[in-house]
Amino acid sequence: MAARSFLYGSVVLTNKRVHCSSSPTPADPFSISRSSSFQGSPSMLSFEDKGGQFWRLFDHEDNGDDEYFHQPEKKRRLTADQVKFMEQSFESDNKLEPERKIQLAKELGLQPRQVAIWFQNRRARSKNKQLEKDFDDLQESYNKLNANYENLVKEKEKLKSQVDELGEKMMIQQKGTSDSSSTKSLSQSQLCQHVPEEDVSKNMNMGNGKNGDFAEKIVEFDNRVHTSLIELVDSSYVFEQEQIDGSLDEENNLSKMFLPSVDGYTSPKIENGNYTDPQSVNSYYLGLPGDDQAFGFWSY
DNA sequence: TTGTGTTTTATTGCCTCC
DNA sequence: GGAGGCAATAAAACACAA
Repeated sequence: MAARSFLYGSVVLTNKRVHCSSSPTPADPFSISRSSSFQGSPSMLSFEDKGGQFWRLFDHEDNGDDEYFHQPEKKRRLTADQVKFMEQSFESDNKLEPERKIQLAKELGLQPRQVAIWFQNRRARSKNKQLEKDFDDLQESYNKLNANYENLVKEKEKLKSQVDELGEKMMIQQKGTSDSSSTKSLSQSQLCQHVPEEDVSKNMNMGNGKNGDFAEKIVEFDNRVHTSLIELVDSSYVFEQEQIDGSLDEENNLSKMFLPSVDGYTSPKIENGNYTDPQSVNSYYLGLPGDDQAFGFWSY
């Protein structure tokens, strides 16, 4: 079985295979050469190199000097210059080709394996930082979206109260007219199903001038609600799509198709800033079907 | 000075690729 | 099956407050 041994101080670590990043050859005095049968404790030899900062690993057999055998050697950090040099190299390419690794090792007075390890750790750090950045970006996007959603809910409540107010006014007005005429009462479904304007007028007119006036008011009111909703959605939601970067395109497209559900209501469908289903807009805003609380006053 | 948290260097085991 | 990459981890080096 091939063995891979690395050590610091007198610690011997023998692995199941050689994991040197460069092929150990006699031509490379810095490479690790180890026979598969080697089980002893090799030593690590420190030597002076540009200020005595660097050290090499040698086999005990190769070294043959017991003075270094079992001599504890502490782990040392790379110098600022070495780190700077490797940082520059990492910037140009974060992967390390064997030739480049050997070249770097020679220039820095390090083992090729040390260079390889540094690049490996550097890639891990880089990946972690990228993950942190991605997380922050996602969180920021979420916060923006959430704030926008909260604003929409508030706007919706505001509009809803306006509708209530207008509805009460209309009810009072209708009561005043129904006392003196035989006005047909309107069901909630008639008012809220967003019946096409001509149909509403047709249904309500019935040859009676007062009913016709009321029908016009209903249509006018309906249009106002519709317009308000469109303005609201256009200004506070579609606008935001332009501010979000392209990384969330898929999510944004989904959001364009379906607005966030407000209080459980189904959102209207939007495409290219237009509603693909006007009925859904009305139903969404009017809270139908089954939103008795919001428009209970319509039944009378 | 010392305890503690963080960063850096290195090892280990597993995986993929050729 | 060897070479090399990566995740997880160990451990030394370092920073810093008390």
